[in-house]
Amino acid sequence: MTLDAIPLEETHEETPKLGRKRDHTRDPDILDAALDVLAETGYDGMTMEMVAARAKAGKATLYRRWPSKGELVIDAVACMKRGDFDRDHLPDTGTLRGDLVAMIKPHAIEDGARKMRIMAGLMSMISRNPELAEVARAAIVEPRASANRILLQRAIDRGEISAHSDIDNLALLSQSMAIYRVLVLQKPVNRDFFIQLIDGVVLPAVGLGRPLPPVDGSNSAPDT
Amino acid sequence: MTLDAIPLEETHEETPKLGRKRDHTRDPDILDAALDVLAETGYDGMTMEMVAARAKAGKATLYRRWPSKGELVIDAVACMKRGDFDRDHLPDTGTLRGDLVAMIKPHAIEDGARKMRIMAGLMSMISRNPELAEVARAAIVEPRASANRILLQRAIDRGEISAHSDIDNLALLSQSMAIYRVLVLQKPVNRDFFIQLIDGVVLPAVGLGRPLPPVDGSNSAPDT
DNA sequence: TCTATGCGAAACTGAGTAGTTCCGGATCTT
DNA sequence: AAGATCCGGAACTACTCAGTTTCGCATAGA
Repeated sequence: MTLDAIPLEETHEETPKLGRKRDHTRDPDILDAALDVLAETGYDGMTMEMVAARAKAGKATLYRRWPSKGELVIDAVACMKRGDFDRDHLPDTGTLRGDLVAMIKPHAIEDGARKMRIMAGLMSMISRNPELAEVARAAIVEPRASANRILLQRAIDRGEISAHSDIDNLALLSQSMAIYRVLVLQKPVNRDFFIQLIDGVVLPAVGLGRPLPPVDGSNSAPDT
Repeated sequence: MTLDAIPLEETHEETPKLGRKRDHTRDPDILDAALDVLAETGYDGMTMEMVAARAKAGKATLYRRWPSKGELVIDAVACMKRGDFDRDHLPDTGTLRGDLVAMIKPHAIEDGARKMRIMAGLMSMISRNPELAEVARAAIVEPRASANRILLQRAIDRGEISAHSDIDNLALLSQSMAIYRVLVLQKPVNRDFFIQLIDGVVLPAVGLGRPLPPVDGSNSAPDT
């Protein structure tokens, strides 16, 4: 390989005239495989061979489509299926608590757990790759956060909670604490955890919840 | 390696007979260098040569003292100087808000930011190395969390807040949201952020500072 | 059927790094 | 000063992995 010139092909190639056309049918499988490996081993632990093996593809196929490992990961995160809740499919039960609880579906929890593992795998990269950071934010954290913001805003609009509630922080609360719990504390994030968060923190913070002053007699919790 | 806490005084063999005795004088420098590199590049990006260079030591010196990169990191995190607040040096201002605000010192913020960067660098490792996870929890997370728990419990004891407050989650709230903010959102975690968290979420959740109409930033004084 | 084309598999290259070894010099003890 | 020991630096080994190339096969259009 001493010479690098002499490109012998090169008429222009925009004509899929014969043979199978370039269809990129396998892309979704490869991207999904990349996300799986990412969740399991983290960015640095992930190798192109792992991704290829899991997608039952060849390494060459990966490089035909993406110029580098970094690009593949960015694409995988960016194309991640935005799960759960679009603006139009949010629960609307009439009460804030009803809406928040309705967001806790088994599928949503499971999906969220995978996203958190992916996020963990991206962590060290995110802090030094702005593009990846932006993509991860848009794909993983923003959908849920904005859903919560909408739910809270509705509660304000219908007069259920104070108009001065700290919506921005409250919308991020459950996600923040869930990530912290699963990544740092390594405890399970399940339905009970979210319910506890709603009833023990979010609703009280917004003027709805439990922690009533002990002077109240009606709520006779059998003391501590 | 023994993950038993605090190997301060070592019981290593008593043979300081001749020449310079094995003093391990450089250990703190090396461990601190390791933490710096960890915070900057993450576990996988960190190389033994970086650590050696920053500590102005030789790679051989590192391997004389620690058998592997993994052990060095675990030791570095375990020996991390527990900063800020011991049980005996907690603020005690008489009000929950006063105590919480008193926890926000410039030094504490700066120290916390470094710890978060270290935590980010450990993330992907933590999820598959239980020993590291335990050490990181004990060194980075637990001190602050237990300080918050104590402050909240005091407020309960003096009748300032409801005895049914969700202390466990509230104690983790500011940390969770700070980590999320700095690692995921990549926004600055400063004094204003913590104040907003206290006045906008924690105190309301506990029945104190209701969200006040005027948005004047000086204070949202809890009651009175 | 024939032929162009994309694909999976595997071999290969090159770079970077964990971990080792060796040596000259610095430092402490006697 | 002499002797023992540790240290920093540099060279070295062994291995892993990103990225490339090659090749035979499968498929789709003609």
